Amino acid sequence: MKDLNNVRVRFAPSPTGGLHLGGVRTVLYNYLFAKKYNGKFILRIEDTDQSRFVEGAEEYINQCLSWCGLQPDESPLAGGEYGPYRQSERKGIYLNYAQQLIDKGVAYYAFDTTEDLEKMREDLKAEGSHSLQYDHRVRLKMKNSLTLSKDETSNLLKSSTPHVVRIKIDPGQKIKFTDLIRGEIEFDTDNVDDKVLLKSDGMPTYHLAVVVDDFLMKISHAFRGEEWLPSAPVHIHIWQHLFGLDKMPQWAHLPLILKPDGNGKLSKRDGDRLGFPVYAMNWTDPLSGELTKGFKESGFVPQAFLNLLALLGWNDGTENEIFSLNEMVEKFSLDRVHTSGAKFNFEKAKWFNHEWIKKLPANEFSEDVYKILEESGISKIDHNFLETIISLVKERCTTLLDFVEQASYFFQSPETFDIDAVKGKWNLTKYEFFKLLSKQFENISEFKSEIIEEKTKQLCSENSIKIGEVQMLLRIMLVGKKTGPGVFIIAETLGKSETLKRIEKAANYFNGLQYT
RNA sequence: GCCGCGUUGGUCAAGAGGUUAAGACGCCUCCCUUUCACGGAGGAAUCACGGGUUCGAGUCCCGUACGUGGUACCA
Repeated sequence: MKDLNNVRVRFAPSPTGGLHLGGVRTVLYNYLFAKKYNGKFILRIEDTDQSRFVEGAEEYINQCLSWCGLQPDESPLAGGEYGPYRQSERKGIYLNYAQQLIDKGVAYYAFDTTEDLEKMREDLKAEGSHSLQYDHRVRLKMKNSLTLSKDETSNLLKSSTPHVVRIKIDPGQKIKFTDLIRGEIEFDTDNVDDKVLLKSDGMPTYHLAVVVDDFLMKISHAFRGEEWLPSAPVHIHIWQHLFGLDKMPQWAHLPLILKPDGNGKLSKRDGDRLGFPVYAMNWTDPLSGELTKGFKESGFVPQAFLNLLALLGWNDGTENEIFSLNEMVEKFSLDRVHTSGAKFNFEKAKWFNHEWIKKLPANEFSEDVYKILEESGISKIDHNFLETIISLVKERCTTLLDFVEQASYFFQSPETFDIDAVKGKWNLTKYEFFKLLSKQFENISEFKSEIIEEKTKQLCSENSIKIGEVQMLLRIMLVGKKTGPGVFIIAETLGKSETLKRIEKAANYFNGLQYT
């Protein structure tokens, strides 16, 4: 392992839309690694493809990281001594390094048009070739500085003929490296193609930019998804010729997060199709206006979101599955990150959220619940009262959205009653009983659950009525349905006058039904 | 097609040659509770296949199958 005293890692997203949960996991692993070794976590925006620019996407990424509590130490927003942190603002830098590679004979100009490339692939296909790549097999048949004379090349360049710069990878060599997660990995350069380094618009491709910026930003460890593994030999080759392999960060290719059912990488489409979020936060596409759901808006707490992501590909080797961010920083280690992809399981994700809602004190998320209740039409909520309610019902809530169902009866008298639960239990005797019970309640000076319960039980035994039936009826009166914490606690929380009001209202309603 | 990576219950997974192959989610049964949850006790369910190596293989090697990623002037 490299020097762990100067750990610098980066998350390098392309701002083209919503932030996928796999992206957040990459952020998380970066963050955990950086914090574990007192290093720096950097956010670098890889916006080299101008055709894919999406309004608001970068700002959205910032918001997601902020919600998750994974703040970068250096970023376009926070600044830092290795800026700018937006690749579009570093355009000039790459040109220079591309030139160096050309001068060393490791890269070359290519003037092929899109049509030329299409024709090349068609020809290769017709020949029955295994490979349709622009590589050592075909480059000498193409229009580039290897096939043209020096003069021809410089004339084309002088006349501003559209061109790209390609890396030149010769066959017959092995490119090896040690992946921190997978161990030794070897590629044969026979199968590696001459990737474009500099596009015709002067912007670098990922392949050049990632190497140059990782070097200039002194990145020590580079984490990225497994989908990058096949292009690793290109990057290593560039490293070798530009900066030297000893300066290269150590690579760690993270396993993919897969669809729960069929095959393939988890995509936002799968979320839409199967009814769960894939993005961290809601994302609205500025062009189509299409909204894609996020974990935040689906009622997840960030602690749970991070926790479930961390466990999708890592565990600490014990039976513990619940980790706070600090605990993860402490326990995280790359050699316990898995090599194989994991199918995403939303049921388990919800379990993590439920665990965290139970674990967290009410004030940690009461503001979010406040807003959710407000949106459901319950307004002017007292904050202290809300926290009491949250503590009372949170073990029944899998997501923050469930608080609407589980808590609203504390704020508004039930409009409907579970008739089936009352059926067969309500009659004239019960009606009389509840009249008596209300009188008893009236006389309680301190309206506490123990006292309410005691009085109720006492009255039950005096009238030879089963306490259970009364509890059920009282619950329906106060709540409207068969749910919630202990009924006497509900009464206490509601307060005496509200309790009495609800009893009276419900009793009258029950009387109106034919089975009185 | 070619190249890379992977493969322990339905899912997440522990396991680093000798285990009755942990645990979690989900599912089922029961207890608690005249509610819903929480909690508790049980249950069903797994080493892709074939060859080696070895006294012994889920663990090491090879092959096959399957999965997955890449194969763009996208990242």
